[in-house]
Amino acid sequence: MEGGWSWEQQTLMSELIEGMEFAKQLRVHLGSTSSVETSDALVQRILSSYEKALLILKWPGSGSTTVRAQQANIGAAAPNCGVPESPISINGSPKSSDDFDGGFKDNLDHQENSKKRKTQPRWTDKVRVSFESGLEGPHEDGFSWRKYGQKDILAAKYPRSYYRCTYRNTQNCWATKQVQRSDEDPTIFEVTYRGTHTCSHGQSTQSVPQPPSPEKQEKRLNHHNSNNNKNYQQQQQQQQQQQSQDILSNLRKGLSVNTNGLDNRELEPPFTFPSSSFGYMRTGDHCFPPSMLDENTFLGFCSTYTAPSTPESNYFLCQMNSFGDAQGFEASLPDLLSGNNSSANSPILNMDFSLDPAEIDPDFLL
DNA sequence: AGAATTTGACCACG
DNA sequence: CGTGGTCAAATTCT
Repeated sequence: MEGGWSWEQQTLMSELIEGMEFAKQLRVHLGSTSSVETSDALVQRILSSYEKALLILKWPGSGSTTVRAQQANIGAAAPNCGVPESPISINGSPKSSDDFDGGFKDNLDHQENSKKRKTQPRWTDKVRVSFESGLEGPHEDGFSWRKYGQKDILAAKYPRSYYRCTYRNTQNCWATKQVQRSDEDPTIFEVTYRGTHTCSHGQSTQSVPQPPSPEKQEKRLNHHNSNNNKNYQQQQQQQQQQQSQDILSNLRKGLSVNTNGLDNRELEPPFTFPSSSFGYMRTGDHCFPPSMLDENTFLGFCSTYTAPSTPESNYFLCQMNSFGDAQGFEASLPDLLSGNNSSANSPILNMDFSLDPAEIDPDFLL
């Protein structure tokens, strides 16, 4: 299947093919009576594919074995990863691009017990959380995380939470993530991932992890605020807690969420609706207001945790959820290849130019 | 009782 | 030296 292509080439081609495919779908949808959310989702997916492709072209260490190994791990060998596998910040968040370069070679450093992790490959996702739909806090990303710290950040209203993989010790998995609520929009959580999962507890083989439930988190925060911002945070959190609880109770009554498609191992009542409440924003400039997100569709994509080869809508949304997820990736690639091989093939592979992701205007793709 | 979280302290980096 | 990231003991949860 690979014909000796490098990982970059394969991924690049796949991304471009995907982008093309989604563009076609979008065209069809736009031509018909499509729903707004479908169109938006398609656009989002297209953008993502192209951005990834472009970033791959820009990949600084594409000649390095170390990097390649890491990439392989990221893009192909970790099909279960619910985290965005790419160490590239696809959303163009400044914080992720700056220390991206020196990242991989430091990957081992942190395993040698530095109290402050050196620069690591990291990338940020933004997760919109809607109180109207009930979920709060870090979304399900398919992995088990253990919180190991929380810190008030100077310029931020909200503290930053630090999570590491639950299986750090048992499986030597050094993936971590940071979750920070956006100042400007408290319904948005910026999730910064660092390192890739080496554990075998990806989303498809492992029960959906359970980040602290919204209520729990808020309660705890109220009890244990540290240092500055205390009053502000308490106000905010109490407010939010109130909102959440109202909504939650409504949801419990009326929203008996479709957990049949989900792994419903251990899902606690307040968390039986993980899919319906957040928009997943992968590019900094594109977001889906929750109102535009169809609840049922999200339920569908949530279920694709365990059903990668679902009908197209689900597949698509699965991709949205697990950015760069090799599940949907792999499922779709053969089809795409079989049908559209010729048009997406050659020119790209010979490209030899440099593109700075920062130069990519997200709008130019539109 | 074991697992997970909280939180103050420690430490590296800029 | 200030800030952010991590550690680890204490605490809370399941």
